[in-house]
Amino acid sequence: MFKRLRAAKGKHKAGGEATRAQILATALEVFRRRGLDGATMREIAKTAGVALGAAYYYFPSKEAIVQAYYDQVQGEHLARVTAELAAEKHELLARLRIAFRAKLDVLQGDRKLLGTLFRYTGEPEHPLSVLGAGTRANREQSMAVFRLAVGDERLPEDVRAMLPAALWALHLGMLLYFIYDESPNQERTRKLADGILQLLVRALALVNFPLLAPVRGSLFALLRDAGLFPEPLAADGPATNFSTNEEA
Amino acid sequence: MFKRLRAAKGKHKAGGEATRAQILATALEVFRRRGLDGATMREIAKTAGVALGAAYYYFPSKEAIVQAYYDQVQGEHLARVTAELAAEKHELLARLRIAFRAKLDVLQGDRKLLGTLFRYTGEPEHPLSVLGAGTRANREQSMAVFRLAVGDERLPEDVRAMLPAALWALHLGMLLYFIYDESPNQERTRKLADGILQLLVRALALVNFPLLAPVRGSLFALLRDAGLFPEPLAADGPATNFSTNEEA
DNA sequence: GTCTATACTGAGATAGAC
DNA sequence: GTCTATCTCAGTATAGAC
Repeated sequence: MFKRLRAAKGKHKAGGEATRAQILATALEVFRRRGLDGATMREIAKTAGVALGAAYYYFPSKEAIVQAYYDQVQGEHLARVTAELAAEKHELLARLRIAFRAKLDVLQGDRKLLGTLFRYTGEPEHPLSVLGAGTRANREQSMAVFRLAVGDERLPEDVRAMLPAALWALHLGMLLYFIYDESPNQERTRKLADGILQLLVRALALVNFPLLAPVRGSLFALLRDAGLFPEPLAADGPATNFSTNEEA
Repeated sequence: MFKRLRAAKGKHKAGGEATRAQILATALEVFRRRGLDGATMREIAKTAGVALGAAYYYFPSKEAIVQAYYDQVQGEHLARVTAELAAEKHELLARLRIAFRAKLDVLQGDRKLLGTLFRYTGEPEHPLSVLGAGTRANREQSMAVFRLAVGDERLPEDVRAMLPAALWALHLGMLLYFIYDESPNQERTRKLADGILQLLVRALALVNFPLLAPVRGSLFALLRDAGLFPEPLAADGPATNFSTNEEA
């Protein structure tokens, strides 16, 4: 707590941290003005008042800046959801709504920036692939928020185990819809999310219904075999605790 | 049928067609050797024995080549599925399996190339976005294959109407899994696909079960409101017939 | 309309000096 | 940590041959 030495990354110190923040902030500004592709590293650097090399010193690539932005979003999301959940006691549906809406609210102004999030989805090796090994920590953090929203709701163990991952996947789908949604203020996305969540909660209530039990069993077995089940049982090392970024 | 004048595009004729094909074939070869990013237009052109300008004459960008490759895959998929379905009478599950497996078989050697397919998913304006307006024709063709597989299976109208789109979406998911699947010969993907389809068919049988009726109704209403329902009712112009490419 | 040859621009990324 | 110089490569001309 000495002021805020080593506040964030561990890699850069005092002076550098400010430069980094400056570059990040400027970059977002330029991204918003010019769009992601329209923005050049040169303009970002120039606007931030540093040389091109300095920008690359802090961010190995343009997309790394976007990645840093996502980290920021992630933090904000967690903060908002935590706050809202703490404020009052809610039912499951309401809690899920909070989690989903909060994400949309955080991203509302930056739909254009969101496109990059999906750019490397099809490239497992790419460090920025949403589904890749390189973003595992981010995924875990994101799922943690949904786990928070699920809370201690009474649910069958298998359901409870995979729900955060399922919600995370669902939320990715929602973001995709969000990007394409041209309705005023993207109200359509919110409506869809509300509706889907309502259905989901209804379905969750039916989950023990005998007619569906075998289907549910098969589905879960399938997902487990496919390795789509979250880590718990997978021999992948314990889901290590991590801080905001690549400290681990 | 005059040999094959104007065989393909409408833009280029006889002689050019051969060059185009040559460039495409060579490009795929180079892609496979070097990977997508490793391959340069210059190397492709050189290997194909044409000047850089020629390559750009036929393909406005490197990704346009990949796009052409997808068109090729699409054609092959349709051909295989048509042939297999015609060969023998199958049940719904078997027909769907054929459609899904055929796609995997066609793509088996080129998983690396598949990544690009998803690169622009998050950019609605991009002409190559899988979900964008620019690839609508491709989507329709792809869905047509699944419609073929569904055939005249007895199903509620709303289900039948959205099933091809749902299958198409599901198949996209499968492709994603496929890309990440490092099991020998990607047998894991095939197993997963089989399992999911089995579940799907089972679920389809339950679709009229009274307990689920309201859920189904809500879900469909939701999708319709969200515009995720296929075109039928949408005032978007009749789903125009189209040939292999951008003739329309 | 099909293609070659060559040169240029712009931008991401890197090396190495300070 | 920061800057300047430089590299590479996609993509765009352009001018002309056939």
